[in-house]
Amino acid sequence: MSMRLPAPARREQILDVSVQVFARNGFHSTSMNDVADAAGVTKPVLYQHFDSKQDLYLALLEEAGNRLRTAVSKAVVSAANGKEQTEMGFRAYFRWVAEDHDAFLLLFGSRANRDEESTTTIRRITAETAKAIAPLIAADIEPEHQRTLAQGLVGLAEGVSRHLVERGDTFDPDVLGQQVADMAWAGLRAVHRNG
Amino acid sequence: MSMRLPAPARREQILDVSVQVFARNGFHSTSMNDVADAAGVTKPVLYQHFDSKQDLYLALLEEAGNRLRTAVSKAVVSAANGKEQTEMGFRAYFRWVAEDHDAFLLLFGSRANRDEESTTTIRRITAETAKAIAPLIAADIEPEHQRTLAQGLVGLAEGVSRHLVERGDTFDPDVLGQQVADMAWAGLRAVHRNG
DNA sequence: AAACCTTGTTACCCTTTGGTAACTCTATGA
DNA sequence: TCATAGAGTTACCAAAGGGTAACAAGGTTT
Repeated sequence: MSMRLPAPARREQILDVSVQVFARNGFHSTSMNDVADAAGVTKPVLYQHFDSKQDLYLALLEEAGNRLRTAVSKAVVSAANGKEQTEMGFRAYFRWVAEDHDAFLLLFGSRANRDEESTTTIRRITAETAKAIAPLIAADIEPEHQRTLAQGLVGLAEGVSRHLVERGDTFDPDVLGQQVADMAWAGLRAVHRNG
Repeated sequence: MSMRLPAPARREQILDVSVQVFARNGFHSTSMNDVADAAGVTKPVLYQHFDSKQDLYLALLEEAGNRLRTAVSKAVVSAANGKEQTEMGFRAYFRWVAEDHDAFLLLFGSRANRDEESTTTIRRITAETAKAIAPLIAADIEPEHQRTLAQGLVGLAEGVSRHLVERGDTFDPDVLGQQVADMAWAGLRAVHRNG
């Protein structure tokens, strides 16, 4: 029934399958047997490729995080001025959410696991994303305030995405990105004037 | 060692203690024995007051949600115009976060549990909060877009709070509320003009 | 074709933990 | 003082699930 696969291919397949399973059911409600079943294989095979359930999960987070980070970074770098950076950044974020659906749920969905290690990993990813959008924020306000705003922008994108994805709404990432960017950009300029 | 308490007082004490324990360690990493220990009592006592671990947890969510909802609702209703509503709303939100710390973590912290039922409960609370701030958003834009914005505002407040709380930062809710409200209000007006 | 390495399975162990049955303790009121 | 009701404890069960040892099956090289 189950095809025999060379080790690297099997490893990839396990990663592909388990991101779906974990995203759908959450960490604690997904047993290693569930993952094995979904991969069409038995439990010990998983342990030939990953040391533990935790290890597998962290590998998934890491991969997902890389994809998000590079998407946003590239978008922001490729733009000329602040306004355009904001637009491109948000669009890239929502595009990633739309196409890398399961990965988003894994990182930020409400069923995401958050033990000590996962939290650390996810926080690192978020921080790196925030760093990528930091240049959007005018440099002439208090640094502390600036950090809060960067976190707010990330939270904004994350919050909007989570609500949409979990309601099963479909959305056009470019349109949504434009709308949110308009709002965020106006907000940033207002802060700049007042702050 | 452990004082004997009448049933209603014991129930209250269990609620008070368990919100802390669950907020700190998360649902799955907290056993009923942990809760019992924290309350200075043994496990079966918990089951005299709550049918199951889930039941206890949902009771906590419900109480926390009520406090959040009423805080924001009251604030928004008491304000005159849109700008003031925005300010009061965000300030109320951040005040609640600051003073009802554990409850915030329970509902929105990264260690929050999210099985089927908890998710439903939390989503209901968020939806009701969003409903309270809906009047902030101009009525002359597309309803779908309007809903997205409301969700975005809630996500914004939630995202900022989560980052601050989990980093252990202290913050003045009134100052923070004012800053975020400035940004949000400018954003809302921009959307109004463009959308 | 036979030794050999790799992939995969069966069957199991063992810890954790939600939940409960049966018992004990303490205060109160007659 | 003694019976009673409610608060609390001890000791246990049963299921779930992470993880592993030992074995079976496929392909590959000489």
